[in-house]
Amino acid sequence: MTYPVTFEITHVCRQSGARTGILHTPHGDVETPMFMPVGTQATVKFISPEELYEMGAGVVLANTYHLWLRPGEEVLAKAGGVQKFMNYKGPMLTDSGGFQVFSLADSRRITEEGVTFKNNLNGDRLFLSPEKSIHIQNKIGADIMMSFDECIPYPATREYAEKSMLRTLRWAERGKAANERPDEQAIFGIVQGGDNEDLRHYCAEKLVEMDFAGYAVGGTSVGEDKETMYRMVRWSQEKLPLDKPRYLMGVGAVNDLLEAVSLNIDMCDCVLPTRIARHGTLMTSQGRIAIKKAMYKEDFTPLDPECDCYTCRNYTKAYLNHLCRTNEGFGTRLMSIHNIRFLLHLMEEVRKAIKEDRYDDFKRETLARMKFDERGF
RNA sequence: GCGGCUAUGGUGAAGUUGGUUAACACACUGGAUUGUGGCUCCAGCACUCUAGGGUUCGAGUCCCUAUAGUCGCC
Repeated sequence: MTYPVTFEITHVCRQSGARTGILHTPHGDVETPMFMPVGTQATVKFISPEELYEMGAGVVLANTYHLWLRPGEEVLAKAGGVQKFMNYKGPMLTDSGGFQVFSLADSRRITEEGVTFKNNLNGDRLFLSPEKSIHIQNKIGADIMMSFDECIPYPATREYAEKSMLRTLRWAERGKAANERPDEQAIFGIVQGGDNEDLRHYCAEKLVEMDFAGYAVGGTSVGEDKETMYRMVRWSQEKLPLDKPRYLMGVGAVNDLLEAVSLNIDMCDCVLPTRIARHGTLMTSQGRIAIKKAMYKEDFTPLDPECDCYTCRNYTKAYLNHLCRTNEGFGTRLMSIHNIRFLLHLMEEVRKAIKEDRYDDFKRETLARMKFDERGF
């Protein structure tokens, strides 16, 4: 069937097989591969939605769990949806809340019906099911909704990974049937299965039978090593149709992004750039900069001479060093802007390289040039 | 000039009746950070208690002197 969010492949790199595309959404078209900034509480911390849009952010994430607790889905519905609420002009995507159930709620109980857990703010008993997650996401109103899944830890036994994946599949079906606004909001299914080739294949095949607007790779970035993650991504996408967008959840390190593109991933999101920025770590074309270090105290050069962001165009490392040491909010803001723009720019370069059929070269040269450590930042 | 009080790391300071490894905080120096915990987390950081001397098995803790601050009186 047709969905409100569709995907169009614009070029396949003759050197690498990586692809560029356009994601068509009710809130505009965006080019892929892309990096999506995370704005959990309907804000990418310290950056205005207008600035994000001007920076070329494309899709921005919000989070079902957090918005459900505050301000509540009804407030967002009354506001006319999250985009109107926060004044973001571009497309948005909501994570289903599944991840938060497992990352920050305590004493959870998973049953076939859904998950019972404690509100991390006040201890209230809460219940989230696939239907309820989609219902809330319908109220939030983002262009793309995510299926309610279980993100299992790594490592996990094969038995648990299988049991959980089969349940996630049933939840995907239930969530899909619960969509109250199928003409305005699309759902992406999430491939799980842990570190098991057959389970990843099976999960992907079953999701494809259900026919989603796009597919995500879940259960990664949960503490596994790089090789394991890349393997899980490869297995997950091997059974997916080429003409649907593929979203790798929770990835934002430079080497991971570049590898994901090689594996035909079209979309990635991550809190990494904004989180490390708040703690004074910056990603630059020259590598990583921990701006608090004494060596930057009198460094009156820009953070990244090759960067076109607001921060790099106007301020020096010495100033950022000072703002960071004095714990000034403006510094946090300037550093957040830089790291987000850095990744958006990186993906612009990625798309350019793919279109020029030199992505493998680009990837190799970029990794060598940026000198990040094995973590990729 | 006389009298009182105080002298512990970069800073503010804990240090019981003298008893092994000098509390804590901030700062500083490292490190962490991947479907969001903004102002976070972890680690390191005074071989030494203003300087000399003395008492004692043992002194940051007691005594003397010096020095420096500080308050009060001339």
